[in-house]
Amino acid sequence: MESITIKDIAKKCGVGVSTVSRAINNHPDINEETKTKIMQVIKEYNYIPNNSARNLKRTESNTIAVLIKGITNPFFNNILKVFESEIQDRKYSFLLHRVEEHEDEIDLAVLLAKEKRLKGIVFLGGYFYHSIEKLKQLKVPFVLSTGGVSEKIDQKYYSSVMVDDYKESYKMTDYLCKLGHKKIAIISAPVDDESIGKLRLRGFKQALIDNNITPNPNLVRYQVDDTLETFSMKYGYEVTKELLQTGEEFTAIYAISDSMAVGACKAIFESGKKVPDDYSVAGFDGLDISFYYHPSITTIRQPAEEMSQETIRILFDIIDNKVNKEHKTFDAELVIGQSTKEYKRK
Amino acid sequence: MESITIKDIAKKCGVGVSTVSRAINNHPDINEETKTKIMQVIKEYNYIPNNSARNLKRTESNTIAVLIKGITNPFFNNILKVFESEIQDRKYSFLLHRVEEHEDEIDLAVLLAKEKRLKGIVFLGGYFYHSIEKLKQLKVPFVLSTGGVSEKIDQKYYSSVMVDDYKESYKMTDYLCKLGHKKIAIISAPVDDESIGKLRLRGFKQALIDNNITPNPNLVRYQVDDTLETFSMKYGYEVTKELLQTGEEFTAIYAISDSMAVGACKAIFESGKKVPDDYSVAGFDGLDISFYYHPSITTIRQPAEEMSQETIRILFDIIDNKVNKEHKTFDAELVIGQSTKEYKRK
DNA sequence: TTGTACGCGTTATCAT
DNA sequence: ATGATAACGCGTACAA
Repeated sequence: MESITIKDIAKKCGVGVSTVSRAINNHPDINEETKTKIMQVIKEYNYIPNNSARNLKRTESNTIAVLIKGITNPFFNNILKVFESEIQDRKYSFLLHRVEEHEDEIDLAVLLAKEKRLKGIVFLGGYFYHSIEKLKQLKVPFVLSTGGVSEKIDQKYYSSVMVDDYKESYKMTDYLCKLGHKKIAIISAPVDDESIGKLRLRGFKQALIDNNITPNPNLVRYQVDDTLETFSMKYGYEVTKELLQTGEEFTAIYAISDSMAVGACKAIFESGKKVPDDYSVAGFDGLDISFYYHPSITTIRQPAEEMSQETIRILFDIIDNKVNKEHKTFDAELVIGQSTKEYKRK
Repeated sequence: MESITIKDIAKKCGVGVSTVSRAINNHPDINEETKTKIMQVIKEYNYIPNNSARNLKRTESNTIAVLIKGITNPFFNNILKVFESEIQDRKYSFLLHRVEEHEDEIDLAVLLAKEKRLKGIVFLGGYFYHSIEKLKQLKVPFVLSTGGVSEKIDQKYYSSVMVDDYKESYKMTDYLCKLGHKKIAIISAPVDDESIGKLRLRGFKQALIDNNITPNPNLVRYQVDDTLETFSMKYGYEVTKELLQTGEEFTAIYAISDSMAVGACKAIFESGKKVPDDYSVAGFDGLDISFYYHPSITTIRQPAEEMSQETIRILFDIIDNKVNKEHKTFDAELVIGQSTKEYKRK
């Protein structure tokens, strides 16, 4: 482990450590000649400063961390790209960190904030249900982006950028009703899901009621098997296969994610039926696949790009003390594909 | 920033810092009573140890880092899960770090190795073309998993787990030829791609030749527009649209990734043609979507799970000094879907 | 412009 | 079992 340190470089160059430090950090008070010489020696010996030591000493760092729960979610792909470019445009560095399924994101955030001297944090995905007390531990500016938040948490304790899952889910369901569908199945998250799954389910039910349809509990479907990743294609596939086997009648399926909608289509095709002729299928999120699937899938497109930009804008407004907390709700767009069609009584 | 430190906790508890340190790190030489008391105070004051200081002082850490280039690639989803569980099964911790598109992964690896006292590293994706000299800088055990490696690098300088992209690509092309297709288009990576794209293209050409078909340059398609992400659905879609417009005749398309195959299908459907009736379409990778797409897509399924397990096995064998370097090539499986069919002269 | 010396928060060593 | 203290590698105030 005889790693080379700043002292070694200083010795080789016949200068003091502070001079080397100045060279590394582009400090102004240094002779150009000695600087270039030092940099050359650094290259030669492949010296790499120890980040732990730097972070320990440094008082600040101009880095923004994005903490993401569910890194496998393709919905986050574009969002991350926008985050990255927006953050780098502001001359900050961008740190992506995965949050494990049952990990406490606040604990992780506090830890990282200390370790990396973070300037700000974006929480992406997941579900916030922490106590106020816990939230207060996090002294670094942060914004919740496209995730769920418990209604119990007072909005004054956090900032957020989201869509109204209840409203958008209502919108989709209402669209299906207006197409003439009366027996609409929903592929939902497991019952214990307290997050967006619950909100989307609620919007679904309310839309049915407002269209004079009594929600049929047998058409509210979800998986109990928790080895199956929620929102995945397989989840939608298995749930739909099961639904078809029950023999319960329905004319449309609304899956609360596009991936699940794709799985649902597969199950329908496998049973020898067609989309949208036999069953209409709708999704949610506006993933690329909803466009490229055949038939293209009717979905709710979240304006991911604008939302990401707004997230960063708010974060920096907080950092710059222009605002304290801010909440922004975006309207999502009903994108009508080929997977849904009018229902006509046969 | 008056963050609470180990000294503060020691003071509150009326003990020395070393005792607190022992409590935190489950050191054996400590009285259970004092330990529980200390832990209680820690909870009370929400003390969180500073990771930078810990890493600085610690001599080792039992963590494995996975450095991933192209985190948006859905092919990595399952792989990461296997990595995580395999690593945790061995009581090591798992650190996921993204490598930016044009970032040097070796530099990053050396940096992280120092900072986090890494025990081992897995490189996932990307393309290795570094100089031997550079490779030697990395003193920590590492394995290259499912990425490309320049043929110029002597195998004795690294370990790897991959499929033979040339061979598998040959396999797929040969299959299409045996179905009777003679005019086969390939959706390939941009010409400057030196990695797996090149190998897959080479296998394609050789298979044609071995089937007595002269490769038609007009049927080797790729995008020049580098804003388009290679291997993406959009890439496949745009390239196929363009191909259809040229009027060049063909009966099958082989896209060197499943995502591009999906895009190709979309373009074909949009033009009023059908898969596989008018055109056969084949992909590569064996992503979930190849199964769930309609029609399901004929593909080459890489045994991602076994490959991931093997990657970790080799890595730990190196760590435990059982081997020095090791290379393992897996056979991939031709999965025949509904997107390809026999070609019969009309 | 440059060098010396201290301290960041923690763990490891050595006493006690 | 516990406490004092050195050291990890670096940045920076201060002196030169």
